[in-house]
Amino acid sequence: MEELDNLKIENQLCFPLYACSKEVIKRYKPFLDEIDLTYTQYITMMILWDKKEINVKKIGKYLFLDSGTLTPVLKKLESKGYITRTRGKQDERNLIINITDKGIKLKEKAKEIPTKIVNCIDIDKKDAIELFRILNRILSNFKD
Amino acid sequence: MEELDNLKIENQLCFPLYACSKEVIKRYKPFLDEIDLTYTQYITMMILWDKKEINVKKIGKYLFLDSGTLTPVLKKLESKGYITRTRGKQDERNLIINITDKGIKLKEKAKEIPTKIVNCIDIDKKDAIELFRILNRILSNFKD
DNA sequence: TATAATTACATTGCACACAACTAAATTGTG
DNA sequence: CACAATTTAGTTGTGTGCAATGTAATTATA
Repeated sequence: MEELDNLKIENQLCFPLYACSKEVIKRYKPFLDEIDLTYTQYITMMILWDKKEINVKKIGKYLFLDSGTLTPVLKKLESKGYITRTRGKQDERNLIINITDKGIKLKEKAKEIPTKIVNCIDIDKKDAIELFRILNRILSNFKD
Repeated sequence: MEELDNLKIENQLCFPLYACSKEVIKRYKPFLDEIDLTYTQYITMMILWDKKEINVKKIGKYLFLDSGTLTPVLKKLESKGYITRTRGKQDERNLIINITDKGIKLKEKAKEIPTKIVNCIDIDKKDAIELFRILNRILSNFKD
């Protein structure tokens, strides 16, 4: 009776998660290059396209990122003219991020990206839905 | 009729993959700290525990990493005494990685980690199997 | 109301991750 | 055989990602 080695790479669940994530994000690069965004900048813009105005803390909640990562990303997006960074008037600890007109216009250029990515990943509809469900379930359990 | 915005973070499939991967790896840290390994060093050691002798290229194939990432990781593991790095005799382009006795002994200290991680992630057995299957299927399609 | 605790963001240091490039060894081809 | 193409690692530069720490503003509490 062969004992299962739980320290073999093939027997890990977390490793394919890690590898798959990296490989998928790599597939974004050529498309994101066209609009001169990195993946992190892209998902940050996604929040701004949706919310228009939000502080750093809340962006971090959505993206699972802290200020150590977000501060340089947001400064970069500001330097590109897609957002503004201003301190909150009621509470000066808050840094309020607002999307600019240029930032809003960028969404139009990005709109084909999700479709293009789906075409890069060979996965049936059923598996995609399952994957989406399972990952979001795991994430929601992490949220505390 | 509400149109689905495919540039909203909640509608992305790749984002939960990215976030989940990061969050899971974060859960490794306290356990890996005990044996003074990073996650990248840990999965590299996993290959060595299995193969004993292998070159950099092949490690990269298993881990989806290139020499730019692996060279410093392997130098670090060498400095910790877990592996040796020697040029191949038949083909001097190859850098042959061998595990040391100290490296083999480390496996004993690491053996509880997979179980500890599983306990951190709230997921049913059925979903875990499904996730494992789907991720590995996606990865195998990337392998070319 | 002083002051202690908390909160939001920024900074620093370390470790990836990868693209682009270089160098050296090996292999393929005319 | 000569030389071009390929292969394997290493190097460099940029951008995260995060823990730990710092700072200023706000809130809680004795």
